[in-house]
Amino acid sequence: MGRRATTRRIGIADVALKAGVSHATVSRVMNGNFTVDPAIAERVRAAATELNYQPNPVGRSLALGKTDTIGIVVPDLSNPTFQAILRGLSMAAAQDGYRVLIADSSEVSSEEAILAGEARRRCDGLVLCAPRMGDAELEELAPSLHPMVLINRSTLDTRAPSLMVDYGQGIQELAELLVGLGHTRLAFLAGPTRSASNGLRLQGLEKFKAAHPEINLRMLDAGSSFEAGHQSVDSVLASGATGVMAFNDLVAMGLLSGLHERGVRVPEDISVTGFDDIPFARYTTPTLSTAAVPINELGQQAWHRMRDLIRNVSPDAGTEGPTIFLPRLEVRGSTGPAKA
Amino acid sequence: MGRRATTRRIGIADVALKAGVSHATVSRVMNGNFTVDPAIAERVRAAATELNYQPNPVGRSLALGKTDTIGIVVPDLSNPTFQAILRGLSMAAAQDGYRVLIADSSEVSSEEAILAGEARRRCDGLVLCAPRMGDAELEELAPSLHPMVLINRSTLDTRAPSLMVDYGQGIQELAELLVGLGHTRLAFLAGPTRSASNGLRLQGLEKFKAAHPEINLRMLDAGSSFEAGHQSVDSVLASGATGVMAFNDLVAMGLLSGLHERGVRVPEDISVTGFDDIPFARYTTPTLSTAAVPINELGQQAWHRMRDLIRNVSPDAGTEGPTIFLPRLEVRGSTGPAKA
DNA sequence: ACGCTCTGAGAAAACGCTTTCTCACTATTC
DNA sequence: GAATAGTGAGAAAGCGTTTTCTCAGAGCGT
Repeated sequence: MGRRATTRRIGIADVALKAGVSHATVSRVMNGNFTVDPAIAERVRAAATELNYQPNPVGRSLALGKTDTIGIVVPDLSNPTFQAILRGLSMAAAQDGYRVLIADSSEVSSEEAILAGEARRRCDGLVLCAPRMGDAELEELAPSLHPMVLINRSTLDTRAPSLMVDYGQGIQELAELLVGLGHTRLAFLAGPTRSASNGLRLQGLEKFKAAHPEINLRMLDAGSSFEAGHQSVDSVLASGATGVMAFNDLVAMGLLSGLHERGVRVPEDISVTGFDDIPFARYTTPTLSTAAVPINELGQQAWHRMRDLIRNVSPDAGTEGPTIFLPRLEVRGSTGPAKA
Repeated sequence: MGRRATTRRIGIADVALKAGVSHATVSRVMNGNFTVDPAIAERVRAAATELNYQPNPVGRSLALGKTDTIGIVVPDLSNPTFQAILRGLSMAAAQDGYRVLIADSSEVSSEEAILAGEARRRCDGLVLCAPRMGDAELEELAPSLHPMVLINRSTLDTRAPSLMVDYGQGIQELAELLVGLGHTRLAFLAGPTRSASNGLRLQGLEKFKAAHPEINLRMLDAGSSFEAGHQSVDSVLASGATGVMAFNDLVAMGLLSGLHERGVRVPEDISVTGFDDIPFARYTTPTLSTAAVPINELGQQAWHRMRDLIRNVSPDAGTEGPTIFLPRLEVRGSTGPAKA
């Protein structure tokens, strides 16, 4: 049992021995239980500091039934959006003394369930970030993951708060922006098929089409990366569109770069929009018009929901349904009037 | 003791009961101990799957004395460099079944020691990433953190592997590049004072100065962010330099953006270099010449060192001193010949 | 048929902590 | 001065595993 007898770490027993009291009393002192004689408490504290005693968190976790850790499952840690969510979550959780454990599914949706379950068991709760798994699987998994907070997905399990960005609304506003500038031939560079947020964008664009039958809107497959945008230059030019909405900022930046290489001027010849408003968006040339997702707030909110879940055994009702975050239009230099 | 009687999770005892065997036997079966009768093993496995039993990792950790988790302390998770290291570390560790716990010190160097200690206690090892604390403090802390891997710092504790990037060499190569292009008036946009890597760059530049007394090199304070670069435009222009080396890619991009706003052409009027080769560097306009730090490899290496540390009680000597990573020059569009 | 080894599984200890239970002792009260 | 309440701290029982210890019973040789 246990590890072999390396230089054993200092434990509660050592402190107890040194202070001439029992384990229990040491524990009481360490946890600020005031039913201890001040003199003895002082003796214990002295012994503790002298031995530089630090309680073993694993032992504590087992006894307390909590780990002060939450897990997050992301599809791809190299994606700036998930990095930002992770950061917001981590900072907010740290404020309350919680740490974050990472699980990256590398976009392999079949791994997500195992990964999520494993992470959940190690932690007090789980943030499931834009899971790629199917609805059925998510529905089946959800109950076993509680407490869980979902990002960009929802479930019938009413206990699981859901934070969603209204990509449909955002993309419509971008389309309207372009139409307002006089563009009549638009194109959308679609993201990964498995991405639920891509689906929301497509739904939004369907509404847009219905409202603007006069506008020509082409759907082009791209992806979610720089490279995807860069490689889409040909299909964009071939489409004859003068207003192009990219799946996200990365794709838009790739496109910007590709267009620049071809000598196509932005926004004079073609207007380009992104989505997300990643930090770099305001520093491209031209600066990128985009729909800003309040991503830091998202991570922070995720923690606050999680905290409520962990603290209240019975959640204080009132927050029914998913919380919707509305993207905010950020009009910059990459969009301009259509050519006369 | 323990948590209150919520719907108690399924434990080893339940499986044992259902299979009509003892805890011990269930444990043996779950851990592939072959001293169990195949028939009984099968019965146990059946019970386990039927109850959907999953061992509690906290209990396991306590018994085994390991958590299958490593910690990483970073000064600022919003920095792309640290994000990339985190990612490389996380991916590599995941391959071996380890997870990563995050601790962000928010650049508050006084918090680092506590944060590091706390993280270390929860994990089987710690990666200390570019710590901002002083040398003395680091030296004092190091032994208590073992097993630990250091990034961009080193310590006298020979047990702690150290992965370092030779920023001094990299910045010299960039300076040489500019000199080779005919630039004689250079400027360096310095990073945060506390940053050790900034110090290494300054040392490299001192060597450069010694080797090239004919070159005029100005040091300008900037910082490590976009904004820092953006705000340095005035001082750069005032310096009269035609070749500017930024502390890192972010600063360079900020500068690029600011110069563009001023109508200064890059590289015709001024050449700009970055450092790091973050993913965005190849997509700026013009594309950014920089010194590429093999950042993914760094995270991965950090894990491999950690793994060796965790596995071998006595490290297989041979890897003496820090591992040095040499930046690789990435010449792109932001550097060009000095004006005639 | 007796004793021997060997196999397999249960009992129990250990991991390091928290918390309940229990009780000795002191301080109060009539 | 004895019964009562109150206080503080030790003993011990958990938390959920793994692993050692132990022993019943099977198989084998003589």
